[in-house]
Amino acid sequence: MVLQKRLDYGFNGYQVPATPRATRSARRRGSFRKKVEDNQMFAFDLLATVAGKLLLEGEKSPDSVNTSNGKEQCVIAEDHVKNEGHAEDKPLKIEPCDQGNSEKLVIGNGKNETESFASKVEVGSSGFREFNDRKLENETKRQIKVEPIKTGRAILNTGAGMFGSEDQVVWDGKPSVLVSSNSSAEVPACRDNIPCGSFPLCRGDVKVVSRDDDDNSSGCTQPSTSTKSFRPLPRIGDRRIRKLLASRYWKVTPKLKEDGFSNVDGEVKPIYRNKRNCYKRQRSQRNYPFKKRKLLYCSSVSNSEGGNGNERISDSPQMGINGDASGSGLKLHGGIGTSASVAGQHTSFQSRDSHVKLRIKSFRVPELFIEIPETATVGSLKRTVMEAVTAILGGGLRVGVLLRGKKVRDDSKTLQQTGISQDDQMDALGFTLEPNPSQAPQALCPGDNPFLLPYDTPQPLIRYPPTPMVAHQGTSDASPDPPVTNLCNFVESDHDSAPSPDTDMSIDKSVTDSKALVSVPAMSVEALAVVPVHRKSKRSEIVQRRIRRPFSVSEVEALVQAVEKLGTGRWRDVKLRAFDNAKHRTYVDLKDKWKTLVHTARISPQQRRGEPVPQELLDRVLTAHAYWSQQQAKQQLKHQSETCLLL
DNA sequence: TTTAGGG
DNA sequence: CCCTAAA
Repeated sequence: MVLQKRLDYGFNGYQVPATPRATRSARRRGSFRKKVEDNQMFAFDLLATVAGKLLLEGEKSPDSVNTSNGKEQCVIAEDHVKNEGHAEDKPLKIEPCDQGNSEKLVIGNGKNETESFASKVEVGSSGFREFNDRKLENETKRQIKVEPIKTGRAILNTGAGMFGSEDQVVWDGKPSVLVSSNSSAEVPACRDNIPCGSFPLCRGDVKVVSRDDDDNSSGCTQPSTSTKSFRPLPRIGDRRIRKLLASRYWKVTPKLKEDGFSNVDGEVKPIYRNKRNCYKRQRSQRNYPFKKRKLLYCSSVSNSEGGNGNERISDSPQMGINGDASGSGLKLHGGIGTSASVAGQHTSFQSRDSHVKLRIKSFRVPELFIEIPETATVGSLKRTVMEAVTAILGGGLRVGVLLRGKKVRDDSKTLQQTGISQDDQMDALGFTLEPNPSQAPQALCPGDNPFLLPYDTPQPLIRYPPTPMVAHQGTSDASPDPPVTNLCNFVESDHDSAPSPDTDMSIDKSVTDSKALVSVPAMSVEALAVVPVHRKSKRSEIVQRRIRRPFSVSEVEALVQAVEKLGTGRWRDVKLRAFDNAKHRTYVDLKDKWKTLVHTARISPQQRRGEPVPQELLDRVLTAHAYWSQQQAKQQLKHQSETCLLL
């Protein structure tokens, strides 16, 4: 089968192009965000996409990823990885295997079955059965190479509880992916399609929390457009995915401090001085358009090679509304499935030539918690689920090996040395899918303040200024400013406000209070858009919309009161006066709300929707509106007459 | 950056 | 809510 699209990923980091700073205001308004995001894309999304396709075949709704021609194939591989002799470095590919069992996925290096364990693992995809049937029949060779993560540190672990259900996760991390083709600096398929694709977002239903904080972000920009020097490392981006009740943050951990990029002849090339930390796989890197998101910058974490199970993502207590200890933060592994059953399901035996053959029947996708309005369509439900799954898969995975429940961290050891090749050990062997450290956000440890770390990190590429979110993490400066003494001053905490002003990073309280929040990984959504298919969708779709936050009655009251006093043409003042502490309410929002209030007041009560606004308030709205409109008219007349007089 | 409006 | 032209 011919691979039409070949996407090579380097998961250890992507380059973050230098981006203009967005003003707070601009960010809040999203105008800036759009500009940036339209041109940027995480390669990571591609992976998610691919994964998504794999999982959700058969879903051909216009909104879903759709591969027009059945022969389209994606290869996510790390072909250019320098093989250091570690099995891990070998590219792995996952492909549908229709031999006998059409629902099989084969993860291997593409070589024949006699491959060594490291290079080949068969995975029975029983878990994906529902999704693959159709596709497998037609496409028996869809291949996906999953590059083994080598430099990454294991952030998460598959400790106990990783299978915990109800993992609520706040996933913050931008997968840093470098997309490049091994044969050329550019990946046509990817580059051309990413920016163009789009995925309809379910407004209100899909909540993606992403911040576009460009400060300090650095990276490579298009060669032709940037002459800036690049900072050391391609950094990881971050995506904040908020799951209901969730509260786990992943931090991205860039660890390549010594690395740097040199901009030579317009070509951006990574320079890795520190071999250990360097990600050798990245070669000719082209700046890849990616979406910029705000990163929660956490200094690199140490837990890289982490230990076992304990590295689970912190269930940040503070946030843990769910209290669920599954802590799985994305235990993707666990989460995404972990080895779970591997032990029991895999069978192995020694091949004649001393090769170990393993069979993993399936990786289980852990329970996902999704909340979606009952009015949502089945299609959107499917999409939501897929996105959630895709997000996890797309985050970049690495395989972990467990032997008798213990994680085998030393990749250099041979199977023989570790005892994996021994028959009697086979039952004790397990595999886990873990988030790729370099891409997946790091988990925050309880008490961990991501915002504090950045500054400690040497030459961080991206810094994230402290945000209100911190407050939710139980950290100090969280306390909101004391409410202003205005009559009607809205403090964010007042209602469902989110801690983060322009980022909607609402966490605990917000999430809890909200009625139906569907948290879906932003990336997954966009990932779909990346699919090289049709570019029907508009780019604008790619931009994440702010979360909808209906005004509460008390807010309306405050607004009305302010407008009564200030008029309808001074939204900034209104904002300052009555919503100064409600960071998520911009003056534009207030203006818009007023507009809708006026409209609401004019229509019959039967036609009104949402939380009913007391008639009394609506009456005041009309009164104030009439009054100020009149004033405005007078002003205009006055102005006009003055002008005439002058002339 | 704000306003003012259309989408 | 978003997006923008204007101011």
